[in-house]
Amino acid sequence: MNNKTNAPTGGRDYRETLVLPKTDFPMRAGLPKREPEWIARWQQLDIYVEIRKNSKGREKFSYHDGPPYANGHVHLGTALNKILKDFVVRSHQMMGYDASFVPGWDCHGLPIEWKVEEGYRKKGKAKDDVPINEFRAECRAYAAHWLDVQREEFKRLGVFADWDNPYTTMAYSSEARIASEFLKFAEAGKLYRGSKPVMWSPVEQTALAEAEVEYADHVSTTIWVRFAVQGGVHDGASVLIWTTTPWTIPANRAVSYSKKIPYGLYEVTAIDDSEFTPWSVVGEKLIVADSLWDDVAKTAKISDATRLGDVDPTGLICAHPFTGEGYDFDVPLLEGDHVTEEAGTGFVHTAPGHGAEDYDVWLANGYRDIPETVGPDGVYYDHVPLFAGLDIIRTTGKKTGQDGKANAAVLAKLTETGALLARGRITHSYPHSWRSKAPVIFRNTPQWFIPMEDDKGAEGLRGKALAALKETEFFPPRGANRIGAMVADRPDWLISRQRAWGVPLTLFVRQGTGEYLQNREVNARIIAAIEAEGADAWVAENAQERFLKGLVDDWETYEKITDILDVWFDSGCSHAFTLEDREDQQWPADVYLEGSDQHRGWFQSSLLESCGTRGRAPYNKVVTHGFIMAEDGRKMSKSLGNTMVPEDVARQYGIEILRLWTASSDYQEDLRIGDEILKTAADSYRKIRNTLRYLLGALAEYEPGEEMDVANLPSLERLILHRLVELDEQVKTGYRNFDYKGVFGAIFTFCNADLSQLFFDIRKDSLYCDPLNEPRRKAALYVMDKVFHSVVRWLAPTLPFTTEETWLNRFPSETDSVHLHDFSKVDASWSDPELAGHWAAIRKVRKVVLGALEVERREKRMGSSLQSAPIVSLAGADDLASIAKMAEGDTEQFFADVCITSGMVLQTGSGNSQGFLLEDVPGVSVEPVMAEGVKCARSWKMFDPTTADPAYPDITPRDARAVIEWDAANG
RNA sequence: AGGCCGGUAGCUCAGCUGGUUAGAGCGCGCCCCUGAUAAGGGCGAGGUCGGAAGUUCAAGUCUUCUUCGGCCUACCA
Repeated sequence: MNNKTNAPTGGRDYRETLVLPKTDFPMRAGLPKREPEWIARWQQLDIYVEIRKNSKGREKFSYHDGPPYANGHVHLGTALNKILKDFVVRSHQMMGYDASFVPGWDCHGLPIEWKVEEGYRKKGKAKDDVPINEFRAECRAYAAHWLDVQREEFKRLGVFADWDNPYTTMAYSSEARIASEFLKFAEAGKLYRGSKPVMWSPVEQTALAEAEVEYADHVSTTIWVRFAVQGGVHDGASVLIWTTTPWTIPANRAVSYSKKIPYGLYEVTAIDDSEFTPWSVVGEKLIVADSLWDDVAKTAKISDATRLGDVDPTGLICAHPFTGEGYDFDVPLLEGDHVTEEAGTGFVHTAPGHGAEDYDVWLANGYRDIPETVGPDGVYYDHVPLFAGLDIIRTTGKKTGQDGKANAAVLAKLTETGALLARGRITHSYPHSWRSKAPVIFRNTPQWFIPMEDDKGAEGLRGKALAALKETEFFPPRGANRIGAMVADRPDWLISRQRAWGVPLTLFVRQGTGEYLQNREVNARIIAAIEAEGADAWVAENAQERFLKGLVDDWETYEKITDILDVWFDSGCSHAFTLEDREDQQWPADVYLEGSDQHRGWFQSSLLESCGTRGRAPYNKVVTHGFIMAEDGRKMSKSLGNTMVPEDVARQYGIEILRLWTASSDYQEDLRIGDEILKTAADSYRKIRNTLRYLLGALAEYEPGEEMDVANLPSLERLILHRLVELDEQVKTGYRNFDYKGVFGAIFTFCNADLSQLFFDIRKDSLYCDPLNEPRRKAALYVMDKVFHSVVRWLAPTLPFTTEETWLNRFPSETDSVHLHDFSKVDASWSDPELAGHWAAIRKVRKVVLGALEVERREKRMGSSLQSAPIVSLAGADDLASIAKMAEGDTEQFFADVCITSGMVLQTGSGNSQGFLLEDVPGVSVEPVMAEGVKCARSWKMFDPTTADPAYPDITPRDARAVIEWDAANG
């Protein structure tokens, strides 16, 4: 070891004469505690409003917030969503736009109804006993409560938005606008009434959602029924179906089959008559799936049969079992994916009014009319032949929920006509109403639809929507595919719901005809009333008289529709009542950003609504993010015990870590999160924080003066400025393309590779030891100041807390904020690719030098690199030329500084056999020679003592100048 | 079950239209520094690119199959 210095024993301690980093910016952030303080400060500054004021006159960047549902706490998924939106808005704001963020909430809908109803049930009250507008008022209060909760939780995420003036779908103005958007469809005639089977409880006479039913065992009567084939080669044979709901036979209109199932034609040759007389007869021909024949035969007591051949059911036409008695229509065979070989006969009895799949198959084959057979009370309508007035399920009395008269009557009739092959009973899981516990039925109910197509083909809504998607840019691009396929395939838009909490379909229908009133004056009245009183104005008792009387002569012949709009229609109108109706907004939006599930949701409903009313999408770009999963890559769920909530993260790590994690992850895929992952993010955070801290420490007493002539700066400083230009491009492109990990990665790499490892490390000597006004030192500080402004502001959209702390640490102020500034201007003329090329060569050679020194360390021959003065042999001329070109003054001295050694010998040639080589850096050989001379007591560099200032024999002449300067200043 | 998508080192990510020994940062191990110090610098160990088959002179990159996972297919939002 060579540690002797030139200092006499007891020599001066020069430490105080150094300019060491000076900052009170703590290394540890204490985020969980500090973050709420920053939020309080921003609130006090009213910073969102302040930013808006400062942005007057700028070009608007139109971001439109997708509304979360006002129910429950914010979870990590919602947090990710809002944080990404915050990135979008903040980055565009700082790129020079006026980027507002109007947060929204979706307030209507079933889940809120449930919760309110649940409250009733706890108090022993029934929903039906409460006047509807009273019930709606409670829903409104419930939504308002959760909106407040979520608003506070969102604020805690550091999101800047107009929290005091959000949009909500339940605001009167929104409800009025939703109704008026709906009426646009009505006025244009782009609305029709159809019907669709839904789960229906005859006891409560109401539609039920999946979540409102509970499954319980139920004993059903099962029947095997023959459908006689009409004409063709199989005339006289029967297609056999099986069903657990005999009462749906009167509604039968088709039989479904599958192309994947092999069917056979069987002739019964013997029957088993041991117990009672079966309904099967010898000689009859049955068409059944081959795989199920044995089961069928057993059930029907068929002891022997002959398979006559294959059957392709395509195109077969059957007769209804009750043909000749009011059921005189063809029953076609239809192909359907839902048909399986799991149970039954391989054929599915299809009643389009009583099953979702039945309905789909029926429509898919071009049929439009859905027979209506059962009324709201679960009783056959009067027009149903043979069975009018019979009930499916008993709705009153002790036997409520048990079979009514329908099943038995149908069974009897099937027996009478000879269509019944067999019957049985089955216990299976069946949906029941969670209120009455009675079984529910599928029943088609009148519904309102917006058609996807009209007579004019491409002019239809589907055509417009598909065309609009072509004009939309998707991030990631695959989103276009996904929503495109959905729009291309989707059925007509069903917009009516038999619910209470929502915006009503403000439609009057002429009794008995289904024809709806199209009257602009009436509509204007309705909209004005909702604007003033909310949608309750429609729901109230007197609506019909109030809106029609005086404008429509025969107003009493119209009835009010009591359905509400699908909540997707509500949020699909948000562009109208937010982007169009608010002063601070602009239609269309530049960006919509939501989870990928919204391809079917908000992206689509907004698209359809806007295309239907305005002919184009309400957005130019659509950004989607994936879903949050637990660390093991599985969905978070309470049952798996792998959940994590934003509050946990805020308390343990700080929201800033969650934001950094968001910025460094590929949010377009599904994201994993957990403690290990957040720890990684926390490590990255520390690295960034220390870089900022070092800048603050170095710049503590730096007063930005006049601009320097960049051409005269040392090449290292010019390299860093060049990198700033590169970064500027990367960062802005990244922010424009919503590529946050690209932005963060670039900045992070810059902090590590360019600043910490190179710039700061090399310039430490100059910053600490040079006389204050040494040009080299001033140049370094000048560039560090530029770096500070660039990096801090580039990071501001992602790390708003830490950048604010950094900013105010350097520029203390009661009113300023980094978030009131734009990205720092980077001078494009700093770009110097040629210089960067030379520096790439220098760094390559440097790497070999560092490698050589490492060997010495390992051998304990050396500690600090300043103890060495290596001999570097360069085989090629290019590397040496690069070093010489980048050097200011002495080339060897320059390269010694770069390698942080006390001396350096540069020579051409391949060096001697002792030289250290790196495989991937050919032509560079390094001899790690120890430096001569003595160790400077101040800068710790080895130097030739004969060159020392006699007054300061123990330090280098440069250090002597600095000490003289310091002594003069500090007496 | 169908539609769409994904699986590259312990972690987060690069790897463009197929082309030299698959990269970076963090973490980990070791070393140095002790004037960024619960910091800074350096070196190093980690990957059969989910698995299988195929196309090709050549595949992480193309095709097929398979496995695991996610979203969607609700009068849920």
